[in-house]
Amino acid sequence: MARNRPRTAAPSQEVALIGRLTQQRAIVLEALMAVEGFVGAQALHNRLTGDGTPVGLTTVYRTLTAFAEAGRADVVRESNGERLFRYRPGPDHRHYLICTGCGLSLPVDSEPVETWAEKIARTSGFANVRHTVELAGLCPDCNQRARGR
Amino acid sequence: MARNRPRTAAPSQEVALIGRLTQQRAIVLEALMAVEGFVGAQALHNRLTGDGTPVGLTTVYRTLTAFAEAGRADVVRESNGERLFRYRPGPDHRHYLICTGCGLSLPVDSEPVETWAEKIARTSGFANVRHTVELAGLCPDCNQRARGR
DNA sequence: ATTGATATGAAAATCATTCCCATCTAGCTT
DNA sequence: AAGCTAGATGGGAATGATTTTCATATCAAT
Repeated sequence: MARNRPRTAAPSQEVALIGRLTQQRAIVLEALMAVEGFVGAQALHNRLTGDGTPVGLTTVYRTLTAFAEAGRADVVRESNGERLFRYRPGPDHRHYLICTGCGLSLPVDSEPVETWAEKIARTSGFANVRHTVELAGLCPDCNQRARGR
Repeated sequence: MARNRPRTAAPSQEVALIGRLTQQRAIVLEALMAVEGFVGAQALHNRLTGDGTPVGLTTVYRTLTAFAEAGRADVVRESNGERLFRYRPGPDHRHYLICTGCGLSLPVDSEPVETWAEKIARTSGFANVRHTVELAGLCPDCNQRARGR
């Protein structure tokens, strides 16, 4: 058991990018890929524990962090300081519009921002300029729900 | 003692924006205004304590948070999750290029981003869209210093 | 001066995240 | 197939920023 072909992609291949292929990493990865929007490490850990697939919280953190560093996950920061992760199939740099209600994320065309950031980087004299762009709001559904009370 | 006229502006007037005018708030505010770039609450607290103007850490946090909420301070998030504050004289929405070495902040022309963000907000169907844009890098000075080792 | 709403601050509580370290295991090597 | 070891795991303790608690102090209106 445990050789069913995954529906979306092969976690094993992805895991290989960050080191040794272990069961835990595959589990965390699969869970991350199954999530629609952004998730926190703790939430993911809870989900796994609830699903009867216990993985250490530490491992979840390590795996997610490693994946983000490998450029296979996007990271954003909640207003409370929590880090949220999202699996990124492609290697391209992207920005999202995130729903603060449900975590749903919508990739947005960030080309204008990229060029703008590059220009700033070039003209400022600063070295190693990186940028963070986050758009957040209430998606139509959550907005509806919020208005209904 | 403690009735010297501040060099830059009148903290008292600013403080009035967030509630009662107290000595502590004036002190925190004055300290914040005296700082060039962004500062963390703890750093500001240390500075004050060192200066022989002890103010409770709690109060520093409360004051800075209140000020940020009142729109008189900008807030950014460090990679470690720490919040950094910066006094903002005007009420206008601004974005900065921040030096990760020394905290120096350079206001940048963010007009392109604003229009971009507005467009996204309009076309997405999301409500209450807000955006966070952070540019960070090493300022020429810090870069020099970093290279010299 | 009296007074009641606010503000203060030391210590304790939270909370996400990281560290420690004894124990396991993937993936060779023999 | 058994042995080996660098790399991985995970429970619990540690960290570090921020918040809460609550008894005390202070503003500012009366």
